[in-house]
Amino acid sequence: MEATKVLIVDDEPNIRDLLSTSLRFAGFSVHAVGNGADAVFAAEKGAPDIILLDVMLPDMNGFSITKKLRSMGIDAPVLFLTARDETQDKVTGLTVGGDDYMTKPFSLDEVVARINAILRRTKQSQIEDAILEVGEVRINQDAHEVFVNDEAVDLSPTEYKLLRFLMENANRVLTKAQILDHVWEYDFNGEMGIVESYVSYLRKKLDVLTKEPVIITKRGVGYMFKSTKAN
Amino acid sequence: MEATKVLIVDDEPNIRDLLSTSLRFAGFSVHAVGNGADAVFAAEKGAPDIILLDVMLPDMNGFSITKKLRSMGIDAPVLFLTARDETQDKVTGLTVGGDDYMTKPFSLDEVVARINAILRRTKQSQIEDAILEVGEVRINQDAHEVFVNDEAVDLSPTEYKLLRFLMENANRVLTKAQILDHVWEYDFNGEMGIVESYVSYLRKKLDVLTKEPVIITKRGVGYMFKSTKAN
DNA sequence: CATCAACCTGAGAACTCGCTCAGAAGACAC
DNA sequence: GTGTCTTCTGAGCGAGTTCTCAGGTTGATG
Repeated sequence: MEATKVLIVDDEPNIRDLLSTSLRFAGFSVHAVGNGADAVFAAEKGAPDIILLDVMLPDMNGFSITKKLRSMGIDAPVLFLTARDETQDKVTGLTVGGDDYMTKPFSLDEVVARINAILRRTKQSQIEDAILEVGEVRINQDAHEVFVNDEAVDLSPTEYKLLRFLMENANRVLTKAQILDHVWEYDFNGEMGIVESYVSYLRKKLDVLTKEPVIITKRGVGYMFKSTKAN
Repeated sequence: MEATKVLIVDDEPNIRDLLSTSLRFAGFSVHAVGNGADAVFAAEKGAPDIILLDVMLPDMNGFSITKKLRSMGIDAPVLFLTARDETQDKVTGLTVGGDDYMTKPFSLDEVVARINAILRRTKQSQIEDAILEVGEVRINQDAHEVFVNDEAVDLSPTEYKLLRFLMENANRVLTKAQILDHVWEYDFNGEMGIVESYVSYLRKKLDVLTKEPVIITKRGVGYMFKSTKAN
């Protein structure tokens, strides 16, 4: 099977590298460029399956670029990236069809999730499934819904992201540093105690419904989401 | 099969030598440098499979170096090394994809284990297996779980590291000095009596479940993990 | 068989790590 | 604006862990 091709367009090298590494690790084939002109060229040549596009670029804005791409017959969906303070109307009207947008700073795991969500809606060939189920816990990634033994659980956004990351890596110990870097925004500058806090929140909500604890502490190592049954 | 190539970047010659020797013995092809500039050069030339990178170097910090490497298209995973007292935010945001980090002082066996864990997740070709099984005892290195005849055994971090080291060298006598050097942190300053203590702990937990003792004392020499059956 | 060194093990002191709570600050909706 | 939900921090507590030590046991040696 061919790897899904992602085109990254952002003028900040930091963000480009962060995204490239993270997406490559997630199994995508990545190409990154730094301005609008290169983006148009790369999109024509590379035939990407999805484009990550910074709304404000030095040479062109998001609207011009998408207009140009569409006129060239390139209809790959676009995930727009925008700074938090950029006004909403910069984005409004851009996301047609399967497009979506997210504000910087984002968490790396969230980008992967959003890309998969878009591809799920766009492509007929469903490589990634919206349902992630491990043991007694089930997540619907499209609806952001969580069920434990068919009983709905209400989670905050961060709680949800943490649970998803743990479940994606079920039965594998994750260090707090890894969790912090994947689940929290990339410019988060705090202590790892926050991971402990959120694990505590999750357990309080999940463990009352499960037969046995799902998040295991590996003292001195990290945390692990455990499924009793092979999955 | 080609040996996995490791690039070590640390300004302390002591640490460089320690790591070089240990990793070479573990079967890796090693190249070590002492500053950021050399690291970038070596990474480009040598095409390493994994990079061990001290976060604080005289000429560049970890963030600059990874940024530089990623922008050059080098996406080998990085295992960051950092002093325990360095503030957490030096590390935050560094471990993307399959990266991880560990604090100095570390134990040499732990470094090898972490490298293998990263390569296991990163490379699709699974050269190293997460399961280590000798005789009646089985270790899952991803989950840090230990089983004796399919019965779970709960071990402390040090107990776990000691058992893993013994099993990696099954049917080979290890001196207490060797064990101390590999399992304990490299700046450990205590007596060898501690090895005896931990062997005692292990035996207490393991031997009640095995048909015959698994850790044999070779009086005047050291210890040996014994597997009755060839493995 | 007596002696000595090597080894085993239990007890305990000091410490580290993770859990939880309470509260401040911020985001968001109405 | 006002109230609610959420995020994040810091402190205190308790359990688990590390390490040392001392007394008991084992085994080698002459």
